[in-house]
Amino acid sequence: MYQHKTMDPQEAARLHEMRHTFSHLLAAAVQELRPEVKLGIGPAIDDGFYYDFLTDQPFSLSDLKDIERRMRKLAQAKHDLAPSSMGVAEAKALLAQRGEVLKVELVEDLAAQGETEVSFYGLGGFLDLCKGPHVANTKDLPLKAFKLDRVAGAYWRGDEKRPMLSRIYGLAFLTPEDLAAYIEQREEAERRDHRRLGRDMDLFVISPDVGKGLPMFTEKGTTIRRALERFIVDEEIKRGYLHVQTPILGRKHLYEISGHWEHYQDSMYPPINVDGEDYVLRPMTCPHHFMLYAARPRSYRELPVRYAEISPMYRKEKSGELSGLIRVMGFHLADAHIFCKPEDVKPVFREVVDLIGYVMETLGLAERCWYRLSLRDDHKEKYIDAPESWAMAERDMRDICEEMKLEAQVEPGHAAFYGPKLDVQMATVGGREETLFTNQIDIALAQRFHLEYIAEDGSRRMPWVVHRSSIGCLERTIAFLVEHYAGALPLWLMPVQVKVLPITDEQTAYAAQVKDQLERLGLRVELDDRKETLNRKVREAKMQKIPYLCVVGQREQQEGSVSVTNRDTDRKSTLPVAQFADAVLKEHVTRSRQLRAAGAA
RNA sequence: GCCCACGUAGCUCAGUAGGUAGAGCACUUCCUUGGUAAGGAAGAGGUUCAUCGGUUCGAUCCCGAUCGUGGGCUCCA
Repeated sequence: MYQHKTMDPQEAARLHEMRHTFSHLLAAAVQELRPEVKLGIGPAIDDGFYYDFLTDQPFSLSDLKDIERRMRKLAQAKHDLAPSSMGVAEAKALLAQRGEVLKVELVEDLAAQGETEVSFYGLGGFLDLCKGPHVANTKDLPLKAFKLDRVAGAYWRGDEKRPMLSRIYGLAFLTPEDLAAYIEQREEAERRDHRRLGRDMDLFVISPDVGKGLPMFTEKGTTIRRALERFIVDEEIKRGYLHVQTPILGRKHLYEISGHWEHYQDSMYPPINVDGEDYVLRPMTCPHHFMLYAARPRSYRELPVRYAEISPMYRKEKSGELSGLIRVMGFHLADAHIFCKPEDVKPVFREVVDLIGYVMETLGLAERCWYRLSLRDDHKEKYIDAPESWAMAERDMRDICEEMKLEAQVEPGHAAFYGPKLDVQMATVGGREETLFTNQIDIALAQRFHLEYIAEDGSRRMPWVVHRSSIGCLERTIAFLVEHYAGALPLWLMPVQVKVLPITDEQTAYAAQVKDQLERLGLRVELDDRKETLNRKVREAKMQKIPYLCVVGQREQQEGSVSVTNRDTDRKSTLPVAQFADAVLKEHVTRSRQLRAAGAA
């Protein structure tokens, strides 16, 4: 979403202070207007600030105007942001006397961390527990560069078991121009949103009658999907993967063995009972692949075994979490499980990282993605209890990141219950971070399924398992591609690659022949022989982001040529049909991201 | 699931201080045979304003519930 101009650290710090002060100003205004409201927390964020309030009557959008007016009035009174500090006991007493129950809790936590003194900032009659820093005086706030933005509910301390607070978000920048630019950028992002483009480009449909979170692909969307599937399946086979097919239902028992039933049940559909046996829609493919592996004895000679599948799977989501193609309940993951000797796990994982690197490069997403190393956190109960294996797997992953020079963000608390993950992250146009691909070292499941192989010395040993997705889940990957390219996908992914536009119906037959010639090569071509003006046909084709437009009139027909317009450069050139066909075909099969077949830059 | 907002023709949106709905684009028909981003004219299109209840002489507009969508929170591929 909003990309900061490169800002020198001083300026960035000043902006941060301002935003933080704005959040105090917001809280002060709110408490003047509604004294019964209690304070949560109010930090600066990427595009401004927010403040959380405890109240029986959550704020609504219509409240923002009054609050904003009060903020401006308060700021114009030129209050100093006066710091002070006091002992923990005194602070608690003061806050308790003001009824600030949430702030009391914060002080107690600080005390538990060993703090003996806490700091406050005043703003007129308003006083807030806060470590600062702030601008010196409210007159230093750029009142024309801020705006209250929206309201939302947010659980106290991010815990859904605790009360829901009412959060007010505000935007704040150094200058009014920055604010306007940000708002403009947000509108531009809306135009790139895959949900909007998906409809405009006729890629997918979500029908309430089919069910929310259950997208359907049109023929055009399916074409994109098929291109991705063919690409990844071919690539995986080249790299030694064995493509298999397993069912989307499985006995509940299977997931009890794997531990998913215990650890992951909230995300699974309730069992379907058939003749007294419980079946579940699979949320993951691992147990199925494990059973394939376990179906016969395995020798160390055949390891690593790499089972891959484009797996349909179903995960139950809370309704508020669904979003277009990015968060759905039914999706298709390019999944694989690699069974290897424990001592081979590093080379195997390196090979996985190499594959996803290649995929990102091919899709043109490499610049937009970053790695996240997802480890355990202190809430150990979420994870399989095997401290030594965890330590080993986490160390292996760190080593690999280092060796392969991946600058991964380390994030405790995001690991799978059975092992650490190396995720590839990307941001939607709306600025929300999502996982595109995920790869895991599994320290637990092989044991639960009693997987083994026979080693050189004849002993039975347990393999390690690497879970990985090469091109992620197709729904989400398509959404990111559409947003990244604003609909103008690389040629090999475009549902319609070439459009032939006859100028008059004299050329319809010739145009059909051109179309045929291109289609015989496996290209996706449409003929627009409607009785419309050329201008109109060109306009519509441009809006559909068709990579190449072939205009054919009398001249082209006579010389057996096409007059081609390049989507990306908007340049035109006239060339023999065969020559154009060869050039496009080459770009298609090489999955080129540049259109060079005609009118190259 | 929770908080806030929204739900009017295929799309983008008007509208009525409550008296049984309108525009542009798309669509259909006719005219135009046009050389690179909207040729012209006419017409049709809403079981009447997501659904179901309630208030009212009367509701698209007020209230409630449900469903769906969007933005947050939590969760997550």
